[in-house]
Amino acid sequence: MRRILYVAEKNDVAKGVANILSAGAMQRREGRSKFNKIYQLQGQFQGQPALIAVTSVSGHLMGNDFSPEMKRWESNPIESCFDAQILSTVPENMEPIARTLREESNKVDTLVIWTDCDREGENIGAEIVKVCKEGNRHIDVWRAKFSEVTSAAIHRALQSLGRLDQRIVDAVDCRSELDLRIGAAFTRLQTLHLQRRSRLFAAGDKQVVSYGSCQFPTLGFVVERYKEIESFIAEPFWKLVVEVTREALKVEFAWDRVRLFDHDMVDTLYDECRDEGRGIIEEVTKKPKSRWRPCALDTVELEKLGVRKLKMSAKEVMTIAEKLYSNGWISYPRTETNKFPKDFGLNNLVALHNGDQQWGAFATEIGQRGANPRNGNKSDEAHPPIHPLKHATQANLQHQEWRVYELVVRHFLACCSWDAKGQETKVTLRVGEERFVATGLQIEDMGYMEVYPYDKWSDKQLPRFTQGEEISDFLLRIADGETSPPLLLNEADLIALMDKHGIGTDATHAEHIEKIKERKYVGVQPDGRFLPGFLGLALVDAYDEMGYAMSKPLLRSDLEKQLEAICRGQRTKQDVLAEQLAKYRAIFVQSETNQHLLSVHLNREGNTRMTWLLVTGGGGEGPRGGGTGRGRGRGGSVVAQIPNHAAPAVGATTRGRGRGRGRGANAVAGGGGGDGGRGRGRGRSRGGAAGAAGGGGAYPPRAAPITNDQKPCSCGIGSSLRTVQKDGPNKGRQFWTCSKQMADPGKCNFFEWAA
DNA sequence: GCAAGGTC
Repeated sequence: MRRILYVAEKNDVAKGVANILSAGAMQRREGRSKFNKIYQLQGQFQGQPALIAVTSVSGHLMGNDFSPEMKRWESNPIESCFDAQILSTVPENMEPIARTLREESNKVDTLVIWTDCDREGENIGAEIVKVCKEGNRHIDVWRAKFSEVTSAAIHRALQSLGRLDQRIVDAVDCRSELDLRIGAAFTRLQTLHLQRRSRLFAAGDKQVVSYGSCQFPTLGFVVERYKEIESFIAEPFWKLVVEVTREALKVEFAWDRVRLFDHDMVDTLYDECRDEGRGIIEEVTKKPKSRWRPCALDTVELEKLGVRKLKMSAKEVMTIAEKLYSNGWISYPRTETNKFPKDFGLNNLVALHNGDQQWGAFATEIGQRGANPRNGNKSDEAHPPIHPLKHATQANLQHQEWRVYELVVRHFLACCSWDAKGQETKVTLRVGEERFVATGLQIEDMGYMEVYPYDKWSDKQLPRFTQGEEISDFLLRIADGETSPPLLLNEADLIALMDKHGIGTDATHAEHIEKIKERKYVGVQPDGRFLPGFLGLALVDAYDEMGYAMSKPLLRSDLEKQLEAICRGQRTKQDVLAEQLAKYRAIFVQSETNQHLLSVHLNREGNTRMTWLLVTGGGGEGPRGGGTGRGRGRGGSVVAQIPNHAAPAVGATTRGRGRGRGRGANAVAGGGGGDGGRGRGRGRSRGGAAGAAGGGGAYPPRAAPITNDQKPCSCGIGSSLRTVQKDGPNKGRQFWTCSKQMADPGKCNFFEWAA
């Protein structure tokens, strides 16, 4: 009888494939690796009876690294990272798996690769082939293509076996080699330079200042948002608000112009409305509104929900999800797929929950109506959306595990159910030429929200109004506010940005975020938002100043395009490798010449009190003060945060009072305090203490020990005093900026309002 | 002591 070896990317898939092909009658054998079993079965292969062994690897079987003599940083020119030999070897922890493969290959004449059908899977397949050929040089290799471990998909794959696609294998090799060479070169450059040249590194400090094609853009997003906030210029706005009280309900009508930035204009319109004295209900409309149930769950969405709704870190969510997966509670949590295949058997999966105390009744109702999933349009052709596999109760799981499991179940049931439905009432009031609108909502069917507490949709009562009704007892006032800067990024925002720009994969974004925290490029505020640290800012600024977009997502997404071209056969691996290496080598050589900018920026970013973020620090991670204080000290009454898109003003002021724009005092140090706080925060800290003090571990503010008559800019050239010329609320104000000409590409971003 | 990608 023919003997065949099947190898999957992970044990779970090997088991699934064997199970399907043997109708549950396979035998399990131990291999050399205790995590990767061998499943033995009798079946058919290409029309002949065959003895089939199904086993697996655990992801990549081989790793790339430089040869041992390159390990000594000091004794090799850093530039040699660009052309030194790279060895591809089976690391020690994978050796047991490799032994199994060699031994099993020796017993068979044919190998079928059952790795995931994505780029990495193809490459892992090639690694498996390499190792298997060590055991059997003549082994015949086939590739199975399947998108899920179901009977239909597995049998289809067997009917249409192909060969490994060398182009895809090449693309991954190319990516891997570039990441290593470029990562190592810049990491060594930065680390050695800063260890030698920055007083912010204590003697003997071994902190690594790494560069990576994913970690840098991730850092870049954090810094970019921080700078957006820093350079944000608030503009005051005004708007008219009408209040009507009916049936003991106070209704606020919002202006259809939303808001205006011209006070005089609002004054004029206010006068016109006041003189009109009465309004008329111009229109009352009712229309059905629905809130869509959530889409089938992919990894990015799970991470975002975990961060936003469960207040966990993405890393934590994924660790727990993996544990739930390996214990059989939920399906594979790393997937880019957000649509269920047609014949997925959703009703059975839903029915598992019919007996649950909390959501059993809802599951039963889905069963009666028939599961009707809301699908997205993404598929990785490898895994289905994340869904529960077994029913669990709170007693089966630990606290955090339960919360993630519950989220997965509720999301799944919600996805399979139906939309929430309601009626929206919209009342339009006209006063003179101005129109105001009030809306109300009656929920008629909570739909998926019955089982999904993570979404809120609440009734908003409106008293009855009839078309043509005259309203004379209304209150008219002017509300004011200020546009406000965006918030710092939280982890969910960051993951969304990474996903959008193709930085990392669903399996790795959480790791890249951990990395930039570990490297002390960024810190986390108590509210979970990311603030760049001095080191992170210095790195971004230094490369920006050199003119290299190292922290921008473009370099990485460009590489991604090249890799796709390799997969399509439009370019060769050698071609892309040579081109990319030449490009980065040129940047590297320039950076070596300009490396002083790294320490210049870093030393400017901090004074000696600020080293904690770089080294070991003052305990705990706290926010850095300065620049992001969001308290608003203003003349007149206080208006709470008004988002850019103009929510109704809270505690709005009445007309005619003076509007002080009292900016707060200078930045005040957070918990760390001390003389670190003596300068002005470079940002526009307004009103009171800047930043949320994080206790003893608060970030010190970025103190700029400078006086008004001599402010160095970020590039050290010195700044000059200029006046805003552009029409707008800030026309005529003076500010400090880099002395270079506007058109000079080397001009830095330094900006500060003059006192 | 460097990367990013798999997965346990």
